[in-house]
Amino acid sequence: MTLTADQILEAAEDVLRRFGPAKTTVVDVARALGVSHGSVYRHFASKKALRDAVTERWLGRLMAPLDLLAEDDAPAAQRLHDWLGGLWAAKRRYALDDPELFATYTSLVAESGEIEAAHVAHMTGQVARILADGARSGEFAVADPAATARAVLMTTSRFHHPAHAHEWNRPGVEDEFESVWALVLKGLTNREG
Amino acid sequence: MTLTADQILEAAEDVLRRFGPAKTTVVDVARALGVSHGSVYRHFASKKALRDAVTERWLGRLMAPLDLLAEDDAPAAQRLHDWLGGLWAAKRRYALDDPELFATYTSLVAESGEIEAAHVAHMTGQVARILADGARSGEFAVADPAATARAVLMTTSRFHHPAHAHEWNRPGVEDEFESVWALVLKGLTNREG
DNA sequence: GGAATGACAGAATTTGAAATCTGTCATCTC
DNA sequence: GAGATGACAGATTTCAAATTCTGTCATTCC
Repeated sequence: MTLTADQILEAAEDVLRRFGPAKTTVVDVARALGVSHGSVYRHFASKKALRDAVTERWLGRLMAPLDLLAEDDAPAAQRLHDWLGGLWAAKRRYALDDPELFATYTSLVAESGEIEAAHVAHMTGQVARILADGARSGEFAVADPAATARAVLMTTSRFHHPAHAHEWNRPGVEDEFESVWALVLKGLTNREG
Repeated sequence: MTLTADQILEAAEDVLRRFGPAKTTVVDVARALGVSHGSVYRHFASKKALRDAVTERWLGRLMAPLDLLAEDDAPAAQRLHDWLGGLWAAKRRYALDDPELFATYTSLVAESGEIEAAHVAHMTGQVARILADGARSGEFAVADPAATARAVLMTTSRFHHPAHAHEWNRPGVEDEFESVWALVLKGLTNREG
């Protein structure tokens, strides 16, 4: 039976989950598969590439429910609220349930690679889509959905950027999210300026 | 000549600036003063207390120009824009010019102590003051200045929270700030909701 | 007597040698 | 011949011993 990239990703995720990003080695991953570590390098150019691929897959699972949410036909304001809240809830849940994989993601973001850039682009696209729908329906006064989407994600970065993860379990954060949401929503619906 | 807390703060700041928070020891600080390290402990209960005091003083210097800005009589929108932009500019400048002291501040924030809580309270108070002025003059539609001030600071945390410092020198950040500002301003001036 | 000292215990950090890891590649295997 | 292996060089990490540091306090010094 021949080794596949998927099998390596699976094993690497398991090892990362157990040992965390600081302690896992590609030798560990190879050992978990009963394979020489040289074989891993046939499928991934470097340890960093392997870590990035694991995180990319993990982000894909995290975003899947949001991808659906962005496309349903609820009012745009509600959809955006649920999407932003869902994004936060998902990251917060992963941070709690899978701390080592979340730490892997955090380390990747700290090095600001292309995986994170793609993730931001993905999020921006979804928000832009909701904003464009809202503009079309007259709910939002948004001239440039893509630019505004970037602004919306920056204003809410406290609720999705991993650097803020340690603030996600303080008492009152739910209210903080809602107060930020209220301000953002007012900004999106203001037709004066 | 008898040793004062201020002299110790001065020396500690110099040492921190040179060696950074990870490498400076209170023995180093005492040596810089030509004094035994026991003497430092007469004025500061612990190394952490000394680090916090240095950072508190440093934050005071950083905030001084903003304290003045918050109180002048320009239109509230312009004052808030300049205040938020000034806060960011000050932190960004310190991060560049005084990287080790900035790292000291960052480490303090990561441990979420009372100094940072006081700093946040200070910032919130100033923003709330501007918001209250703006509400009084009719520029802003803000019911609860204190609560809204907290929201405004959270929406702009990308531009003052030290965890984002490494993103402050990317090309295009100025535009990012202005787009966030535009969204926030629209939120503050919306009289519909 | 208030301020500074230096010796001290336990904790944390440094150091340098040994072990392990990353990434490559010539070789082997099916 | 594509895929896997294991040996290898140089880089990185680990480990235990030795040093240094933190925080305390009895003593010394104006």
